[in-house]
Amino acid sequence: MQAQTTKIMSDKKEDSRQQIIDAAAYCFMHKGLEKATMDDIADHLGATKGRVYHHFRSKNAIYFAVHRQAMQFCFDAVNPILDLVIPCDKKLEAMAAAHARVMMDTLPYQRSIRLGVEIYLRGSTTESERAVLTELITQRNDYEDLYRDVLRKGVGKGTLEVPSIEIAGRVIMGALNGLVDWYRVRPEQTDADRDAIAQTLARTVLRGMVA
Amino acid sequence: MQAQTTKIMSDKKEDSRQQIIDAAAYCFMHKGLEKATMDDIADHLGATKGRVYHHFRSKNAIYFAVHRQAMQFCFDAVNPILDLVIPCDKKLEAMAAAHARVMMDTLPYQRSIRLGVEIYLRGSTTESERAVLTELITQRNDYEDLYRDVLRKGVGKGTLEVPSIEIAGRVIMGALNGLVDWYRVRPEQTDADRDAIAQTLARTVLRGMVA
DNA sequence: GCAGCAACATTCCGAGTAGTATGTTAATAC
DNA sequence: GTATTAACATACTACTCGGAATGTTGCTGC
Repeated sequence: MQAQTTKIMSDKKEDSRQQIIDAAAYCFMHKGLEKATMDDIADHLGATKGRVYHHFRSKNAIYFAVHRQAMQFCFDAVNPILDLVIPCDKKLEAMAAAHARVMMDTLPYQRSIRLGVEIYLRGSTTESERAVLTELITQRNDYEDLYRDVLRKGVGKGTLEVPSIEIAGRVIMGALNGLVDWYRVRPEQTDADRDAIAQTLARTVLRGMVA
Repeated sequence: MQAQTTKIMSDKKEDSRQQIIDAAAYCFMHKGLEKATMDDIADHLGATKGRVYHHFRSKNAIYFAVHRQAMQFCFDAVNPILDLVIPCDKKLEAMAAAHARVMMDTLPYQRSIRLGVEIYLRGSTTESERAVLTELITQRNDYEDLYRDVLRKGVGKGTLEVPSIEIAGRVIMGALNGLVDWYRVRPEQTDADRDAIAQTLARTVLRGMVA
């Protein structure tokens, strides 16, 4: 029973941690990274700072957790598509649509991380914090490389055609990530509606890149 | 001589004001809206807070000035193109390239305003501040409408073709504005280099929208 | 040559906030 | 049943930073 009990406890702990991350992402999105206070996050949980600081060393640590999770959401969304055996142009469009969907579905997370990294890097963060940040940036680069790789392969195969892989990659990510700036969750919107937006968005961006 | 003297003084005053706005944009870009303090801005000018508060009522007022100027840069860049009598697809591409150029040339300003507006709106700003903010948002919408209008006209004329004007507009602005996230000023870069980037960017985005 | 103002610099204060130190309680281990 | 610890709550502190109040200086109009 030892292992079982430990596992349950660990689950409960992870669950509490996750709730905090969720609340933090919500507060970051609505009040901004700086203006959202630790008390705001705690209040949103119906708790106090004590709970938050029991699970996280600092406010920065929470931001890192939000950032890491945001990246994980992205990877989880596109990874299954990477394995599909389809032409590069179709694959890229599917990836783009999936990314757009993730932007909508995990909006608080994705909004929180925009423009946060570079600013945090400049700040007087500790050495260990810098390590986490560079790791997160590396993850972001790896993620964007997934798109550039398919792009490159498509150009090689002749199914795609762009003046510059580098710039085309920036265009894709810019157009898709821009979603967090204008998309607003509307209750009357169905799942299919969101899919339609994601599809149209992906198609519009990539139409100019098919050979 | 009265008028002459007054004009010179007014110029000097405006110049000092402009220096402050410039320093603020620089600090906002490098440290973030919140982390950049009034002392930071003053230090960057080799001055003290006294000078800053002599010209601006509050930190928010400075942000508004930066924002307003950023928008003005954009309008000034595309306005001359609007009058040209060329096909809509060509016009849209020229506008997009000009916008990209402005993003590069006024990077501190453009970076400062990203994600700033919505957050400031939520905050407990005064009634008069809210008025300025809504005005700035209106300006931003008007600016983006310039693109949507040409887009719509081009679709009507048959030179352009998109599934959705709304989403196509978002794609364009997202891809172009994304520049501030990845573009870094490099000294060895010539004016022509920057133009090439802007041109390639504009062409890549819009290639999928020409009929 | 002096009153007055513009353009700052200097000094100070209070509000807000990250982080800490110290309870408190309930579950678990033994 | 009792020692221990996890999981919080409560109370407090140290410090930052926006903004105001006040001081200083140089120019300018008369």
